[in-house]
Amino acid sequence: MASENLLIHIRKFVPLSKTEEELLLPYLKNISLKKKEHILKEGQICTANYFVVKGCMRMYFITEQGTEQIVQFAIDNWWLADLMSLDAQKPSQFNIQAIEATEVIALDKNIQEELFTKVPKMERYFRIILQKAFAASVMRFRYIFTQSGEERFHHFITSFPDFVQRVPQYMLASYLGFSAEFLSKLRAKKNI
Amino acid sequence: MASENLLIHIRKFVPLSKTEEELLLPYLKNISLKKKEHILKEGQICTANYFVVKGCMRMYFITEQGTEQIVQFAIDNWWLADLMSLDAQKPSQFNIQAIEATEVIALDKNIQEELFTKVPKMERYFRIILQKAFAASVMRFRYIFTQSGEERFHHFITSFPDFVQRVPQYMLASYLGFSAEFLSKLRAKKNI
DNA sequence: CGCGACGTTGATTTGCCTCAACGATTGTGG
DNA sequence: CCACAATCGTTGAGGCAAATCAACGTCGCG
Repeated sequence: MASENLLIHIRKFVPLSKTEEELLLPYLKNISLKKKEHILKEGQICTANYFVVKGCMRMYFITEQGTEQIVQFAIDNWWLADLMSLDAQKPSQFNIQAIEATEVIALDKNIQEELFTKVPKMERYFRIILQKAFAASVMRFRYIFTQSGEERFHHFITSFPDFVQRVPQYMLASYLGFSAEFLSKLRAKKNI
Repeated sequence: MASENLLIHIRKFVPLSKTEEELLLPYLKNISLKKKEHILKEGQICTANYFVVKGCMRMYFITEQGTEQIVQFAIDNWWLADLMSLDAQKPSQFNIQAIEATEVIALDKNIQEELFTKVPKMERYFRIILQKAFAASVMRFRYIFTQSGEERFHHFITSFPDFVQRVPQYMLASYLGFSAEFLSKLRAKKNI
């Protein structure tokens, strides 16, 4: 069952009683996405927070030059949403798309408040998750500002060796902030 | 009174009762920092979350080449901390320093848990703050990846015109991800 | 099979860095 | 209160990392 994966993840950060778990379950909605299917498109309002049970997703936007720019990936046990749009309920500036066939659990914004009052530990859970996500993004700034493209690539493949196999190279290049051609040349140089 | 500023800020996001406010106050510690004074240095463990009541701070680190790289600023009504170090209680990879004379309120980590159980609304407050901070950092990635140095500079000075006066140019350049010389040339070109 | 998606390779260009030298301003100790 | 040192900003020359553009190979899939 998909929601069991989420429960396992939550338990890593907050202890949930049996009754709290049962209170939580009705708030969750299972969604299956095909490869390349979108769950959010630019201009739409983001209505939910998405937990990836199994699969891989990306959040990206289209630049003025018409190219795709990826800002985030999410794989198993990661949350993903356009929090800006979700919070303000304004049109999103991003797209969220499944890279491979993906199962997600959606937690709708309009019932989230209710959940937090019924199960305050869920608010705590999200506080902790967000704190870690924000801390990670500070580290990402650190890498972007100080490492060359080559160093960033090397750092990424050693940190997430499994991940590299799952996404097309041009997406990885986009996420790391350089061109697909440049990544191809890096590979050639390093005989990877 | 310094803590009144914090209370005003909290009330923008969660309604606090009189008793809750009184419960909160003993957890806060006022600190005054002189210009250039550090409240966290690389290698130390970050023990608290800092709320800037009045003033301006920066979080930065020293690169391998020996230059400073700024990752975050904080002015009035912003929180600042190395959340990585704070969470894991491991030595920090960053420095936090007052750019001008600054008053901060510290919320110590080791009593934070206790506060959250006594006043759950504070956990909610931080969940909301972190969500906004994380959303903002996603937008910052967007700008970094798609805009040229010149565009980023222009975007920043129009978004935070007041802020530009308060920090030395070389710090602004560092935060925006380019060299101080480059910023100087931008200014010359634009007659600012 | 044929087309679209993905990756490669080379030639050329460019945005920004680095280094160095030089004003201008601020602040501090004698 | 002045002298001198930091600190901060400016300007120019030269260089490099990575982008852009274009053409071509290859694989998987409808």
